[in-house]
Amino acid sequence: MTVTGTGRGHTRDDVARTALRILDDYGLPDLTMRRLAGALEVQPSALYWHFPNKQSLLAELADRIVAQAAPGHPDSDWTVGVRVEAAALRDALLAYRDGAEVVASTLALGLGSTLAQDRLAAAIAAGGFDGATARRAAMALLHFVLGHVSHEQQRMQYDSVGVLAPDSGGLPGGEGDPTGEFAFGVNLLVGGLELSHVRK
Amino acid sequence: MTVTGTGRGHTRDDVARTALRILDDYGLPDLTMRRLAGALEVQPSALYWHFPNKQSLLAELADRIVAQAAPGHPDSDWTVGVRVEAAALRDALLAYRDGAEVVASTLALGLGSTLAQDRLAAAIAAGGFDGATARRAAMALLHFVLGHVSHEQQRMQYDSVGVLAPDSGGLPGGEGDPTGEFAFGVNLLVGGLELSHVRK
DNA sequence: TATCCACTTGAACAGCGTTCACTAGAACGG
DNA sequence: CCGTTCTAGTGAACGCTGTTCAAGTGGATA
Repeated sequence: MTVTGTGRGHTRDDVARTALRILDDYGLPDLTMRRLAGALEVQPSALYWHFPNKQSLLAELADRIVAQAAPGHPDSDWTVGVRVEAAALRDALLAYRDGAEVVASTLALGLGSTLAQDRLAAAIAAGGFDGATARRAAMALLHFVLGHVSHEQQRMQYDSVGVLAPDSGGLPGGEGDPTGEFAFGVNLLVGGLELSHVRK
Repeated sequence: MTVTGTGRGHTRDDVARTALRILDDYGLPDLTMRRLAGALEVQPSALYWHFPNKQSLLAELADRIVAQAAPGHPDSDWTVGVRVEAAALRDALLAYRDGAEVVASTLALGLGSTLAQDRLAAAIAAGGFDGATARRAAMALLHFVLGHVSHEQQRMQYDSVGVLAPDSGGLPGGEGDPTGEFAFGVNLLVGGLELSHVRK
């Protein structure tokens, strides 16, 4: 009922794509199995043929989000390579509403691919660091990126509705240049790496 | 249990303390309003006299957890001050099961006090940085700390049950020294700060 | 024609946060 | 001593969540 027209049955890919659309349109809290099922014109239970549970679905979404990251890599210096990779990751997270939170929660649960970590680690390793150091630094950088962008996205949707004070520079904090603050944090970590290079 | 006898009626403090105990004993997913009410031998609706909703309760818990952080501060150098402050924060988060996640989610929602950020910023400002820089660096550090400890705690409870491979050093990654990895990340950020000091 | 498989139905289960009208008991002021 | 006020709680409900399960459909395959 209700329709029906074309080729019966959805694929796992359909489900993921629709979920991503709902995520972007309504945000993570509104991405429920029932809502997703409704968008696909299907009973909620049908989703469990494609994914064993909601966490797996979210892990798939996280993977798709980070896979979108596309840095242009005319890398002269390894430090710019790291900065570019970090910026590309940030852009990928920003491309979907609540993207950072989806990826962060998936990472926290140990699900999903390690693509983000691997890319960052590779960019760092290009500076001549040993594997363990590169991995640790990549992890630190990833934690910063996810925390920063989560915060950033939270403020975005808060501003879009809360609209308490549109004044810029009102707070005694200098909040208000996300890109600049992000670059600052990345530079801190890259600087620390450079320093550890010299010292050893 | 635990008693009934005395003066009828719980205080907001009672509720928070009991919630903290449940958090530590059973973890964040099992900290439900119904369970908390049960532990207090009270109907769930009674909790809404003390807190307007669950998020406020969690914010209160987050505040109590970070307030516990007690760094010894024989600060010779500002860099050790920052390291000590960060380590104290980590210890405070580790003191309760899922402590980092509680604090992180509260921070992400913009609730709770800014004590953690303020303490880190103060420790950094002792190095002679301007307020805006100190605040940005503190935020970056805080994001790292929360991400790292969340991950750390996730692994703790995974190891306590999952027990797949107790081999140490099996992975080609050098995972397995949380304190060392934490210090590494903090040092990276402190190093970056030192560098920015010199450059300017 | 019969079988298999991809995919879905419909109904239910158990649990969640939250709301609401009502109430018991202590404290306080006149 | 009485009446009001404040604190803390009751008990039932609402609407929502993720998830399970036996059963069913229709197209491709053998």
